[in-house]
Formats: sequence, C-alpha cells, structure tokens
Amino acid sequence: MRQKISSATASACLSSGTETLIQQALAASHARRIAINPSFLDDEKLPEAERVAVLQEVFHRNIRMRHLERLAKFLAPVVTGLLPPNLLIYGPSGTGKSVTCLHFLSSLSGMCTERGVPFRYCYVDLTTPRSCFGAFNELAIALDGSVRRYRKGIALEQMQEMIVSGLARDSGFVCVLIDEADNLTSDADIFLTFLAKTLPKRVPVRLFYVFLTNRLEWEKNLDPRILSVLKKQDMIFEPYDAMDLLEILRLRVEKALDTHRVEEAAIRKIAAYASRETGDARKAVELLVKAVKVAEESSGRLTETEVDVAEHSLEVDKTEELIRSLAPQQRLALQACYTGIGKHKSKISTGTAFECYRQVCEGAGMRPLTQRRFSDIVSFMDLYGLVNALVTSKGRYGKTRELSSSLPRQVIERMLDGRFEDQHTLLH
DNA sequence: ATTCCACCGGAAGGGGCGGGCC
DNA sequence: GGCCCGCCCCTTCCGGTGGAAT
Repeated sequence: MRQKISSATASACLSSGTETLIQQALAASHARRIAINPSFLDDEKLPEAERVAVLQEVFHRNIRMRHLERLAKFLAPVVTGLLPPNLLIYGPSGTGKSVTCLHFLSSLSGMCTERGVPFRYCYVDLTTPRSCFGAFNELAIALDGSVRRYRKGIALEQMQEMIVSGLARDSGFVCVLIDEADNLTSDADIFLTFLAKTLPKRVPVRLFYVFLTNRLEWEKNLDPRILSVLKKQDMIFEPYDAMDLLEILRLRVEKALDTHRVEEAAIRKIAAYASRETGDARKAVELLVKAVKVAEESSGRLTETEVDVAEHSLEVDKTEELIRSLAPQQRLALQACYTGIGKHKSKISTGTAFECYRQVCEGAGMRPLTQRRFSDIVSFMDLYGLVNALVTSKGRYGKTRELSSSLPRQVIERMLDGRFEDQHTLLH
C-alpha cells in the first residue's frame, strides 16, 4: 500500500519537474549545513601539510604539554650529538600517543636539520596485528621509504639482510617509532632481538627506538634478556580529561563547522560523554561527527539534544555492527536467545535457550552445535554485552545461567525481523 | 547433613584451514 | 606452487558446584 503511494508520488514528481525538487532539497540541506569544512573532522582526509598544521595548533593549546616535556627530556640529547635511551610508552588507545610522538619527532628533526645534526625517523605501524615476518616487512618499508611490499615466502634472514643493507649507506641518528608494538602475534622475541642486538651492531647509524603500546603487561611477556639489552625508559600517557577533550573539540569545531550553529553546551556534553567513557579523543570526534550529521538532518543547529540523539544512535550502530560481524552460528544462538526471552517474557535458562537454538537451526537448515559449544557462545555474547548471562543456582533444580536482554528494543526487533540477514546473504 | 539437579567449565583430542617457509 | 606447522573451531568426557528438597 505504502509502496503504491510512494511510487505514485514519484511518477507525479517526475512529470512536474524533478529538477525543482532536487533544487529544493539542495537548498534545504544548504540552509541546515553546519559542516563547512568536513575534512577537518577526519584526519585521514587532510593533506599532510594541513594535518601537521592542525597538530601544531593542538600542541599550542597546552594539551599533552607534560608529555612533550618528558619526551624532550629523554630525546633532546640527539641535538647535541648524544644517543638517547630507548623509550617504551604506555597509554590506552585514543590518548594521542602516536600523534604526540610524531609531532615531537618532526619538531626534533627540524631542529636537528637547523643545527646540522643528521637525524631522521621512521614510523612502523603495527596497528593491524602482524606476524614476525609482517613486522620485518613493515620495518623494511618504513626504512627505505618505498611503498612496495616484499613478496611473501622470503626467508626471515633475507628480510633482515634487506633491512641492514637499507641502512648501510646511512649515517647519523635514526629513530624508529613502533606503534602498537604489542600487536606482534608470533615470535615477537625474534623481531625484538634483531632490533636490540643484531641491527645496531651491523649498521653505521646510531639507532634508538620508541615503542608504543596500550597493554601494560606487554613487557612482562618479553624475554628479560631483550629487555636488558634495550635499556629503555618508561612513560605513561593518561587518558584525556574532559578539559583536554573540550580543547580538542573546540579546535575541530572552529576549523570545520559553522560556529554560529554550534552551541557551547553541546560541545561540553560531547567532551563529558567521551571522558566519562574512556577519554578517547577519536571517540569524541566520532561523536561530534555523528551529532553534526544528526543536526544537519533535523534542526540545523547543534545543541545538547542532537548530541543525545547521536550518542544513542552511535550505540545502536555499534551493536548492530557487532551483530553483523558475528559468525553464522553465533548469530543463530543470539537469535535463539532473544526468541526465547520474547516467548517466555522473562529470564530463561541455558537449557531453554539451547532448545530454542535447536529449533532455530532446524528452521535455518543448519546442524546445531553441542550444548557445550552453545554454552561457550553464550559466554562470548555475555562478554560482548549482547545478552546478560548470570550464573545462578536454583537449588535442587540445578545451576544455570539466567539469560536476559541487554539490547535496545529496536535492535532486537530488527534482528528478529531478519533485517541483518539480508546484507549477510548479499555478502556471500 | 545429605542428596540431587542442571548445568558450568576445564581438558584433551580431532579435523580443517590459512599462512609461513622453501 | 606445494608442504607443513600451528591455530581455531568443535566435540566428547567428566569432575565440580550452590542451594532447594528431603
């Protein structure tokens, strides 16, 4: 019915002048536009020079000053020709570890050039988990400055030779910044031994390393011999507090948005949300972007209301994304749990949920997993907050986990309607 | 105090698969 | 390109458990 009407209006529009409609839509969206310069909301889209300029400005606003001071204390000897210690920097994601270090190293490099001290730095990004081979690959690419990737299947020794020969012609100081160093999945020891022992002996340059990690316990899993060779200094980056986040957000707002349409209270609220959660600056900017989008689609002003709406919809987006990324069996299990919870109007036991799951599997034409495995999946979903699973004892009637809902109603409805299914089947 | 339920969750082992290595 | 190792997913088995019922 609804479809009929909409197709009827559509054909009417076509005949009566689609162009007018498009113009109207454009004018309306223009009138509500807040993001004048949206690329400033996404660092990835900025050209290198602009990105550096934005960073300069961030650091001019007394953000991360203490950390810059400490970095300077450790690394400044380079300018006078002394080899600084290696650094290990801890801090949760989104606390600006990489950004601060890159900014600092770029300034340091500038000073060294002025004073005629040969210095360069390179950035090894292990954000996506890498094996030992992958790490060598990244390092080789970072050192020789090319974009090519070395072919898989080369022996590790050969990779090491390439790295050595890449540095053989160099002289002066080289700083290697290794981001997310804890992401080495296998044989981290081989990689680090090479960095700490082999490489410095075999190349004429004077090497020092800065490792970044967000796991405090990383160091404990390492071979103590490597640690002693590294002779490193430790530093900690705390999460941003609300005031820092507010400064960062204000800068973005000034650069990217129409400030007349943005209320200060809204920005404060975003900063408060983000600092209450993890103090992650990326998340704060993400929320700002969403709020701007919400505002542009509705009132055309960014106020606290838009921030609340954006916060909620971001939450929904995240859980829906999580559900979409589940393996088929996990998704069936999740569906079964919510079918069961819906049917019984209350908490259900693992046994009941498993029964539902068997039926759902039958409906979907899939072989059900064992109850043991199902139980593991429930634990997993509990861990990720997709269901609440509380272990309770019902005395003589056994011990079980009570499953209850933990998702917003609209997400459950969409899931049970099978609306996530479509995209999944399209993918396959 | 003891029994007993209904499941928890650890351990071990098999099969499949992808990535590292040559 | 092909081999092989290690990892992941899954099953099977089984001892463990908190508290209502007896």
